[in-house]
Amino acid sequence: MSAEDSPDAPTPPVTGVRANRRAKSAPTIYDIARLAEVNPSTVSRALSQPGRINIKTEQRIRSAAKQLNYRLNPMARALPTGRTSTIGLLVADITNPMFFTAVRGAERAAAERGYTLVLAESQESGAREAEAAHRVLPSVDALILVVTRLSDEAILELADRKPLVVINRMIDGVSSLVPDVDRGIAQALNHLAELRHTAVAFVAGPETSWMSGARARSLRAQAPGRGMTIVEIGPGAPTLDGGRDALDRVLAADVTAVVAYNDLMAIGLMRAATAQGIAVPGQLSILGFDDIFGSDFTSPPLTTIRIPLGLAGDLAVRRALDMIDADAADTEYSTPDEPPILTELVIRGSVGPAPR
Amino acid sequence: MSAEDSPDAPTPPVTGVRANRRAKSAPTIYDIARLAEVNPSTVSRALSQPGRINIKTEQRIRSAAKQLNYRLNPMARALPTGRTSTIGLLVADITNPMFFTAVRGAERAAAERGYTLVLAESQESGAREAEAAHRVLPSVDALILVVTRLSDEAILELADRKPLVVINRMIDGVSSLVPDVDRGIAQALNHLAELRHTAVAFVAGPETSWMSGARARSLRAQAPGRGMTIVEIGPGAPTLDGGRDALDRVLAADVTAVVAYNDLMAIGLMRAATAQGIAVPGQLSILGFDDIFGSDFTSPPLTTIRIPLGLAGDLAVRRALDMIDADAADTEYSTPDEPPILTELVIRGSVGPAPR
DNA sequence: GCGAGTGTGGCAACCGGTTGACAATAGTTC
DNA sequence: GAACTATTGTCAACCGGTTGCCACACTCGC
Repeated sequence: MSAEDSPDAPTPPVTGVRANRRAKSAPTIYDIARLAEVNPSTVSRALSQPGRINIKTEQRIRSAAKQLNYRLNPMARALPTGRTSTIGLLVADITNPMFFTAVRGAERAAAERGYTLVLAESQESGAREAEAAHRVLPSVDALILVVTRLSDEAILELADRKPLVVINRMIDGVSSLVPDVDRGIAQALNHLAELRHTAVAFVAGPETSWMSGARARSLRAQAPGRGMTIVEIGPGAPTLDGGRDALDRVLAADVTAVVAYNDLMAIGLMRAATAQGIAVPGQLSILGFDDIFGSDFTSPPLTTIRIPLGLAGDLAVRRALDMIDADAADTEYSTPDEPPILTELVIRGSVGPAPR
Repeated sequence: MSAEDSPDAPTPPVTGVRANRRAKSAPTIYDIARLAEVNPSTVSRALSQPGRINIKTEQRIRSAAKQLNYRLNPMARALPTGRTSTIGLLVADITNPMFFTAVRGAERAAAERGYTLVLAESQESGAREAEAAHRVLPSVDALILVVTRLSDEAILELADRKPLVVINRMIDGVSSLVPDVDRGIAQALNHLAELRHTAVAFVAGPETSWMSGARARSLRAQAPGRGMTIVEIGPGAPTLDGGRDALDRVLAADVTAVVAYNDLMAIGLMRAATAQGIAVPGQLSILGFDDIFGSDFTSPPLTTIRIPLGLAGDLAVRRALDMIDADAADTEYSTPDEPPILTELVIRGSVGPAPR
């Protein structure tokens, strides 16, 4: 307490920022208890189990809490209960705009239920991602992998420890949130087919990207039925540069249209092509995935398959919270009926009729 | 539940996700202590104060820890020490690309020192921001306000409780990280002056944006000396829509050039102008601030004043960590010598000669 | 008037670390 | 060999909540 004096060091009036901050001792339930003249445990009950306590006592406690401007200490609660009211979010690359759409959805859903997001980036490295995952794991109630470069085994191991939801990757035994790949690819191919493209290249993303592989598989499966051939180019970095670097191989492949792994690559490719005097879509049609921020700024504006990642982020948090609840109630969690995550063809200007 | 649950059975293979997770009891220092045959407090010292313990004992403890795959429980440490190894990041709008540049810089600097970022969005609302700030405050070591809509008083109050760094706003008595406003405005005006613009509009951001006000003031101060007039339009939302909505008033103001509060507004305005058949930069020149992702995708590509926000995020974290250290050592924190955050004129295509 | 049932609130242990105080042991000096 | 210091490890209290268990007071039914 402050009333008691320091025996010999009279703590002189210190200037600067630090001094004020010393007044940081936040009020605790013990302070409330003293003020409301009850036992601390009663305060705890009044605040966290409404109804357990006599309504009059509860109100007395609540007003004391308000008077002291009491804030519960999350860490103190977390220690005995394990509940941290926190969800960890792991992303491979913060600067990919597709990611923040997901984060926004997740943030909203989390804040709505009083949860806070803990963020970690792995910079496209599996090792750093594993490290980050283990760093945040003890202090979160659940983990969401937005774009992961981890191996299936590593993910399963994490899922053993905490509720875990994966976006954009399908793993057996793990709650996965994946847009309908085949439908998206079908939308892409149908659009290209209508415009009479038959020779199509797929510019792949990183090898460790499950989604890139899934799209490649779906393309190979669906192209023949439409009389189309698929040339796979890659793997490459899922960035503007990665797209740009693929141009030579695209040109060498003698195709009239390109499906890029994501919008970033599509835009990189498109800009490289334009810079070389190749007309888009006159000589080369380009189609992306995601519909990221800025994809309608390009010229021509990018035709793309929109992935509703905000929805995915939102759903991921809801699932995570449900899993947390199921854990707490010691009941089985089962994936709820949810609307599927449906892709949508956004026709803009980067895909045109095949040159003849 | 299908599993037989005889108490001594060697945990039969139970189906379902929950069952596995029950094995979540993480090893503690008590487990290590038992294995290494020392007292738990010795384990604590060995792990967190290398050298305090006999080197042989320490190594025995470390290998026991490794063997058990021990992870320190951050909450348990945080409770007595107050150190959470966590920095809170508050942003007004996650979907503004300028923000994630800053986050990336912050994330890197934080991860480097073993710190984790806690993220909260306030959706451009001061009230929600205050709420979010108080929610995360107890569980972070420091707070960084990337783009804040809080009042000065609210910020000062937060700064009293925890180390706090503000980006893009100058507040007396608070560690502020602000790019050189006057220099940026000078760069903008010089560029416009060279192209013989004399009537310029400033499309302002939100009223609560300190930076918008600062730019407006600097414009008013610097324009006359260059023989220019400034019309201020706004305030408006710092978004694509906000920029679009300003078009009518820009046209009514009879100017040849526009300086927008940020790139988002600049792009929104430019697209609205183009849609109305107004040539950019033929009839109207547009200049933005930030150099966000995508600002070079537009047609014409956006001329803008680049703010190195990645650097700002990085510096903010470093400062925050230094303040935390200073607090721990009970020493005075003083702002270090840092390179100033210098803006840079990025000339692209949205500013041209004034029509005559 | 008595026992059972219910509502209320206190006691104390616990979560997993940290740390000041101190005891035990080892090492040094005279 | 005694006195003294340095090193090493132990004990126990503490951080701020949560919760099982229990005591007490009161109501109700018979």
